[in-house]
Amino acid sequence: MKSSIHALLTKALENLVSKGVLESVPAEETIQVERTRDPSHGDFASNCAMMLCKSAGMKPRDLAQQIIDSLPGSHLIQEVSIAGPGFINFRFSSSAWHTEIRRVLEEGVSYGTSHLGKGEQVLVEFVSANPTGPLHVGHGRHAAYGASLANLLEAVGYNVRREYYVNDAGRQMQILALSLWLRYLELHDVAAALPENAYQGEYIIDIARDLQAEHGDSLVRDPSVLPSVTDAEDKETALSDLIAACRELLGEDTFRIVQDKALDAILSDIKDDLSEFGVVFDRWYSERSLSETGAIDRALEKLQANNHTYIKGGATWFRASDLGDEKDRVVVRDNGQTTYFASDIAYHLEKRERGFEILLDVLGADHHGYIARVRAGLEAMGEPPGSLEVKLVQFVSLFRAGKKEQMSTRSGQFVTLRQLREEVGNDAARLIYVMRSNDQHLDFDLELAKSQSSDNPVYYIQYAHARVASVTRQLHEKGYRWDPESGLASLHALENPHEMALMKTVTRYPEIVETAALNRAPHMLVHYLRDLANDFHTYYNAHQFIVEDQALRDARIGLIHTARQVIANGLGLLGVSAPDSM
RNA sequence: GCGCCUGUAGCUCAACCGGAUAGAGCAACGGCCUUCUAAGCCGUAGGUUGCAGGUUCGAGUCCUGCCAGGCGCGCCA
Repeated sequence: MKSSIHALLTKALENLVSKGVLESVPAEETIQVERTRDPSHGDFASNCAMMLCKSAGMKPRDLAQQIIDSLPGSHLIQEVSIAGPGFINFRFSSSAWHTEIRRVLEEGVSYGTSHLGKGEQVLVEFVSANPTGPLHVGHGRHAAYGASLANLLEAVGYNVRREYYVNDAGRQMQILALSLWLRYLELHDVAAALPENAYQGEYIIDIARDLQAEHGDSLVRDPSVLPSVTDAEDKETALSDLIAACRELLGEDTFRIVQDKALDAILSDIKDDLSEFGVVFDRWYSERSLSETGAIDRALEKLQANNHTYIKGGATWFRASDLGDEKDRVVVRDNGQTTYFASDIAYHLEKRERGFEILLDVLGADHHGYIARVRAGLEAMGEPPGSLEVKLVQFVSLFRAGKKEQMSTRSGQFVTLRQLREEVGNDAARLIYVMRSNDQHLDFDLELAKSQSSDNPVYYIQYAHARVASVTRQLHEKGYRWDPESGLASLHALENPHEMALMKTVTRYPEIVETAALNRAPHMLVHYLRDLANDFHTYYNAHQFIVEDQALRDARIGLIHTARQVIANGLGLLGVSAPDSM
């Protein structure tokens, strides 16, 4: 609908150029068309006369008049007028709305999709939580946001892949392995203190039981030779010493067995969790594989070849400060080991090598410092820095009965995503997670999410969908049958304000999907669906749909079917179900 | 100290690339069930968009400086 106005305006401006009134047709972005906020201003408005008046050397209202005079005729438009400082207001004819309503019914589940993205390849990387424990409620927001965003991008014609970067290398994994082994010793009544900075979570005991079932007591060693962490001043160093001693005691192969056991158990738990949450990934990308495939070496070679590295203190540094980062970064430590950062830029290089044009990372707000350095890394390796786009997701605060819950993975005191899902349900969780802008802190209220009332937007929207389904059932019980063609032919009968409002809101859907996708803002879709549900509920209360008059009845049922369709499509993009009864 | 994010109604938040009279929900108050699900609808009330300047036809939105809150600044991952 909006695009047809856009096309008409472009035509008008071209006409003015050929008449010599304007010098050239302006860039597409400067021709703005918006839905009006106030119905008295018509349906759509453009500010282009005000934008162009200066270069044309005319008063805005005069230019607006010229533009209007140059508009090609269209059956869509009922009225065009100039308002305020120079807005051009368009009012659609009712047949324009009816045509769009027909489209909704014809296109069904694909209504709202478009080819805006032109098949451009996008890699959305999200969640990517360390596989050191179950996902907690914060990860849930990342999952819901990333999945909805990926769906939106796909809907507007991007070629989207979803990826989870698995941090299966490095120190955290070793701490995890150590924690598991110590828990395993506990099961065999071998006394060994679990350091406070190791992983304390109960879930590790469960994994230890599995380990015990698979290996019996064959992994038991005498821990008395191990150094103590508790008495140490520097607990992190002491923990590293303990890990080193443990590896020596067990041997590398056995230590690896323990580590892989922990990784496999936790990763498969994460996969199940996300899949139950309706969040699926095309690929689980192993950090470890980066060194195995030589991706890290390739990245380092590119940095060196482009003269972006230097040696200092035995380590290899990346000259990131030359490319917008605040300081230089180590890529190879003095002990020869590559850093996490080296893996990271290697991973992003590898994404580019696979042909992705947009690398869209969904990260926690605490990772903002890392954007500049990865971007610098891409640039140094000869990739466009703008190909990396990062969306930061702010923290989630969980409230239970007005009390804020504290979360910490290492201490093991946190509410897991699974617990949350079991308590409030997947639908409520998915929707509440994305109803706020990603760069806004989210207060997740468990009582609200569970409440079956209007303060809960999940039920409000789903209820609208269920009501339409219920009307359809009632229709059949009363012996009627809905004839879509008759309904479409009778749309002119729908002229009361509630019907016009609903029609206009329903047909706004494609525009919403587009702006939500381009702004990476699923919350816009949530707000829209709430508005749509509101228009439907209002209509429902004001008018009877199942009436004697067949033409009117078919038209009304047709209209509410479009509302149902759009709600189902929208909720589908958000990973929320659209039930037929509640 | 430097950097990123946030500040809008009593509370939680919207406001599409700078547009016309800043909008919803909750909470408060008052109405609507003999009629397709009241998990709903309608109405009333609620604002100097943190503060001070600036840019322009027009600023919650952009720029500068303050104030307040969150987060980040490792040869950790």
